[in-house]
Amino acid sequence: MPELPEVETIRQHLQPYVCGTTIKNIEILDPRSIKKIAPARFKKNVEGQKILRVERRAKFLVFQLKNKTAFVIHLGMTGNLLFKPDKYVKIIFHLSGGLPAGRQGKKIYFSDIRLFGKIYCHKKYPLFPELGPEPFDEDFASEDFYARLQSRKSKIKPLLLDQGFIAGLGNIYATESLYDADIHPERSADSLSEKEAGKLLRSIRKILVHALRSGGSSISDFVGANGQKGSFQEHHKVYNKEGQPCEKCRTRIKKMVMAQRGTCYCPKCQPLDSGSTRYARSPFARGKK
DNA sequence: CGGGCACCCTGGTGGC
DNA sequence: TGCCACCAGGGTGCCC
Repeated sequence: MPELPEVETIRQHLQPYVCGTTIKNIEILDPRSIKKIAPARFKKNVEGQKILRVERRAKFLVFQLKNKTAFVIHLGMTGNLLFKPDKYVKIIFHLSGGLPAGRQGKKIYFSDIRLFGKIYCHKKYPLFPELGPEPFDEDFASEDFYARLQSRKSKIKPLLLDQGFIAGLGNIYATESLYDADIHPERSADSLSEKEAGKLLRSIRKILVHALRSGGSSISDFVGANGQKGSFQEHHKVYNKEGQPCEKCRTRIKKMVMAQRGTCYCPKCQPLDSGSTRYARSPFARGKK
């Protein structure tokens, strides 16, 4: 469910609440949420440890512990971390200490309907060698983005979902970014011009910033850890808008399936075949009307 | 490398 | 009201 803005929203809610606390006890209501490590060993590695800080990398939340263990949570499609329980709680973290001083009995609830979420811990660094650059990394320049697009022949939409190519985008924000940049989801990555690559990166950043300011998108039941819903879903322009008029040109939004994911786009604003030499490197640029 | 698919799960919905 | 097929924002692994 959650993509970068939602995970970051949760991180910001958690950070002041859990920093400096100690994980007293972990109550495992459903062991299927603990991955890569036996639940008993997980408990042993993490219980009694102080939480130094909460970080985010791509869609992963990382709790850095005093004993150098990284306690990692990926929320999958329906995972959430809450201050108050709901009916899908799988794991309860009992915390003690921290600020304000003397406040005891803090709890964090890991809730997850579909059990696609993952919780584990390890001490191997770097933590995520397989992940691509963060969209907001200052070193991630538009020229790098263009160069990396040039080396890939896959369709742009699935490539944006590939966490090894760029980290943190999911179906909603990849879809919205391509619409904002007027790029058809099926364009091959290496068909994008340098100008289009720059526009796409700017769109990605713009959409993510906007979503962050709105506290994320609340589709179905996403809420921040504090229980507040995000509001960015009100700003979606194409995601889940099949049949509705495009805000820019009033053409009906179309929906297709790519890489097993629904993809909405405006057929006029996001042309695949321009009928010109504009997309000279695209196999669709010639021959087809 | 790229594309397609099955699979891990459960719950909400929309059609009949 | 009830049933059921279908859909869902993620990720991995396998096959060709």
